[in-house]
Amino acid sequence: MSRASDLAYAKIRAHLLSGAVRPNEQITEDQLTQITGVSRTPVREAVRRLEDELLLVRSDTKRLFVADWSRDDIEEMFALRQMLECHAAERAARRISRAQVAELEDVNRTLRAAIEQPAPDVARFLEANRRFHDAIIDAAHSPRLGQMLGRLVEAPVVLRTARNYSSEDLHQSARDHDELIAAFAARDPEWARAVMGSHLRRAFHTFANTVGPANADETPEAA
Amino acid sequence: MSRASDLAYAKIRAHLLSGAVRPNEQITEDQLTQITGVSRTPVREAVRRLEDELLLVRSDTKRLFVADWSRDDIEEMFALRQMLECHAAERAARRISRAQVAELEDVNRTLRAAIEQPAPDVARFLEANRRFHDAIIDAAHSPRLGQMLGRLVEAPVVLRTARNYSSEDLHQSARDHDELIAAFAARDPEWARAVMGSHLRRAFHTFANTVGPANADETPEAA
DNA sequence: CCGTTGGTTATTGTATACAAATCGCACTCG
DNA sequence: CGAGTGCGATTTGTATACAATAACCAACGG
Repeated sequence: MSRASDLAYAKIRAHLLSGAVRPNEQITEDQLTQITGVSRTPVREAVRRLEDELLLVRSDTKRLFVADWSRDDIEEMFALRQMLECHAAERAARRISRAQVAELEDVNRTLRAAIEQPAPDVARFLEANRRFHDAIIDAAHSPRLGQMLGRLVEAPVVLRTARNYSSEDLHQSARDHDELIAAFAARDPEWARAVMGSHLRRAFHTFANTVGPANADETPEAA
Repeated sequence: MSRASDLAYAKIRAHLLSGAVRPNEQITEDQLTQITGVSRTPVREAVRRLEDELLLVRSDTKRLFVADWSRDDIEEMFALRQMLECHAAERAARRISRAQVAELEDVNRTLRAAIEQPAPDVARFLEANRRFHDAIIDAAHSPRLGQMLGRLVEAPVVLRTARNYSSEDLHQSARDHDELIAAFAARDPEWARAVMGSHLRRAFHTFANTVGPANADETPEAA
């Protein structure tokens, strides 16, 4: 969007991710004008976006609160992301151009460069990873799909304040990407979907292990 | 949302659906204040929602235009809706309560009442149909899924200005709903997903036939 | 004749003042 | 002591004025 409301969005988001505020804590638009340095109009614009992404929620009487993400919420989000992104991969496999495949290769080279060193640069990895997935969505040629995924992808990052990826996780991601590229080059939708599915499912478990164990009431005994 | 911006949303939406404006036509926020009778602030709020639903689009320089929906757009939307709503049906089958099944039965009775008469009441049918699908999304217990589908479902209605459903279409829908209810009562996720899939796929073809034939490059002759 | 540049108008973005709704709290009455 | 009730303070919603940006158009020079 526009300059001030973009700025407001970025600052509020950073503020929420910084951990300076706690879930279920009330936060007023006035406070946000002080944090962002812009007036309430662009703040409200930014707040609306953050409400869409469910980082902020409103009470029944329109008061604003910091969202509280339950484990169920996170699982739901990953499930939706997997469904949508598998669809995107399948669709992309049918429509991707040679140039776009080349771009994916290029991005994954960048990604590898970020992790193939003594101290992996996680920030650069995440950036390259994002670009890789964005490129796939782009190749899928489905603007609504892109819009939906955009709302979904960035949100779980909220909780992962400690970015404790193992080196093995990072390299496995790079290998997954290689296989995705192979599936795209072969224009094989089924293959692309399957690889994307396992890629994201693994990501979910990696993430879930960092945030805490599963709920007790989901144990599969006597089923 | 709030009173004025809700009013603005409803009025602008009705204005767009009325056919008084044409696709790709520019429309300014000022014009919308005149149409809605409220100031630009709530108008902009409403416009943002309509942009989300892709009934309005902005040019690269932020000017506002009436969206133009291509056949590809519509197919994409139906594909996404099918994917999401099948997921919802599957999820609902695992989680639905007896009371919610009873509610579905009740809603489908209302739906039947609307069509089992000499002159089917299409408006009442559509309303009951919407409530039926909403109830399923509710039972799926996935707020983000509901949010996404909300953006999707109402949009194609735009084009169907002439509501030419055949009586057979309407009755087939009611039968589909019966089978969905059976799948829910049996708590069979696979069944629910399959029924929902065929239900929506048929709806797509019914809709596609009213709006126009498929693109020439998709004709299956000589296959 | 075409492209460029300058200024003018139209349109969107932001700030701010004010209105409406909601909350918290002290107070009253049972 | 507890439930309601009214009022001041807080918070969100709306209107409006002004600022910034983009489109339009006409005059100019090549």
